[in-house]
Amino acid sequence: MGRPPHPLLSRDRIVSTALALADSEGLEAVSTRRLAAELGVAGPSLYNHVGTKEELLDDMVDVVLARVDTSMFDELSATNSDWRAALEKWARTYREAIAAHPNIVPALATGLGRRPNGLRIADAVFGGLVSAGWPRREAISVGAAMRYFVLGSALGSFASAFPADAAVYSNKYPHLDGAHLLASRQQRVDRRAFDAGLQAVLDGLELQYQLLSRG
Amino acid sequence: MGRPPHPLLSRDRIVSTALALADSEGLEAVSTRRLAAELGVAGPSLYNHVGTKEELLDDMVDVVLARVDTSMFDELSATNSDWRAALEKWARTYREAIAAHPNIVPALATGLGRRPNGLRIADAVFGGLVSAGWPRREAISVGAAMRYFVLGSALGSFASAFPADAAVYSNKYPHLDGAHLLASRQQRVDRRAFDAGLQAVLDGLELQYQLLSRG
DNA sequence: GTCTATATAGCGATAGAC
DNA sequence: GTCTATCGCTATATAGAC
Repeated sequence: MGRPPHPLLSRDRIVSTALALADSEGLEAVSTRRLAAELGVAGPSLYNHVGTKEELLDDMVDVVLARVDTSMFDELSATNSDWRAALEKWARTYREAIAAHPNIVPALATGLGRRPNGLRIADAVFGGLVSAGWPRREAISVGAAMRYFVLGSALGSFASAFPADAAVYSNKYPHLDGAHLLASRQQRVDRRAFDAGLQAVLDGLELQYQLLSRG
Repeated sequence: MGRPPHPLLSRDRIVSTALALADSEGLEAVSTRRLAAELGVAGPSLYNHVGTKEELLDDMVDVVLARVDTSMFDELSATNSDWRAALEKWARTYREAIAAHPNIVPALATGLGRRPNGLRIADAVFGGLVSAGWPRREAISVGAAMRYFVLGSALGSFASAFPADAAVYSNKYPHLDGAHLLASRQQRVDRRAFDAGLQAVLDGLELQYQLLSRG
């Protein structure tokens, strides 16, 4: 066919189509050929816009992370130092951003810091905590610990922690029973665990902050 | 060649060789052909012992999780109710088990509950917490929250959160600088963040426990 | 510089012979 | 329970049309 009068593809269109495809049919449906078909184009054409498939996956993750709001950290200062409220709000938008695209969770496991929005988020959280009075050294740990928790909860929640068939467990695991593990209940359990865990982390951080202020 | 006098393969040998291969050359080196070569055997022979490659990956994860000690939960009771010490010890052995095989982290992202040791661990934690006095409903959340944190820290720590080239960040991220992000420092930062975050979570859980005891 | 066509090497997995 | 042969698939390199 040769060069079309106007480009058929762009990196943005490729990435957003890939994300839509992952959302509707799962991450394993995103092969170069399948994606190209979705875009009305032959497979290798994608490589004019994207270097490798890994790069494409990174971009997909970055699009998801772009929805993570960090504006609450910009407003922190010596006079408005409610870092706890900011962290809580941030954790929830982070979780929601992932929940909107549960199928990409496996791709989150790799290279969060490889794309701009991972760094944008780390920068904003760190800057906000420091503005609110956290020592720089501790602020790094706090940001990382929060990220650990949110990321881990996304993994545990959206990557189907337990199989639907509760019969598997009978007798083998004395403390667990089907009610705990049914997939239909799992979502409620995850929501509760996230809320309770988030409060625990924030409570614990508040305690550390108070100890630091006195030390 | 036909059937050999004694079986050349076993599921255990396949899985442990696969894990060793992942450890030394990365998870992507574990292809059926490469693994078979390592075992001195032709590719398809593996399928006499393992159903699919996904099953093999699950087994590899399970071998790693088998090293997670949960005996501290067995000793909890109404008279010995130091659940905090048990959770802390458990979190550390969990992290160490993963740290011993950092290359399998991406496989952790999927189906922790699909293999016996994931369930064994969940069962032990839940049982221990209940023995130590946690209400059953809250014990589930506590166990899940801890798992979130440990899993998330494994992801953040061992799946290379930031690239080694600090020059990338200059000017773009006002609060971050190279010192924060250099790969060589990252390990220390992760260790600190894990320790600090773990104490925060445990402090927060202690507070929740005290509130429950009075309510 | 953006597409198509063609080709390569490797993948997971199956069938059937011994 | 292993082999060989093979299938359909993958990511990707390269060449050439426009």
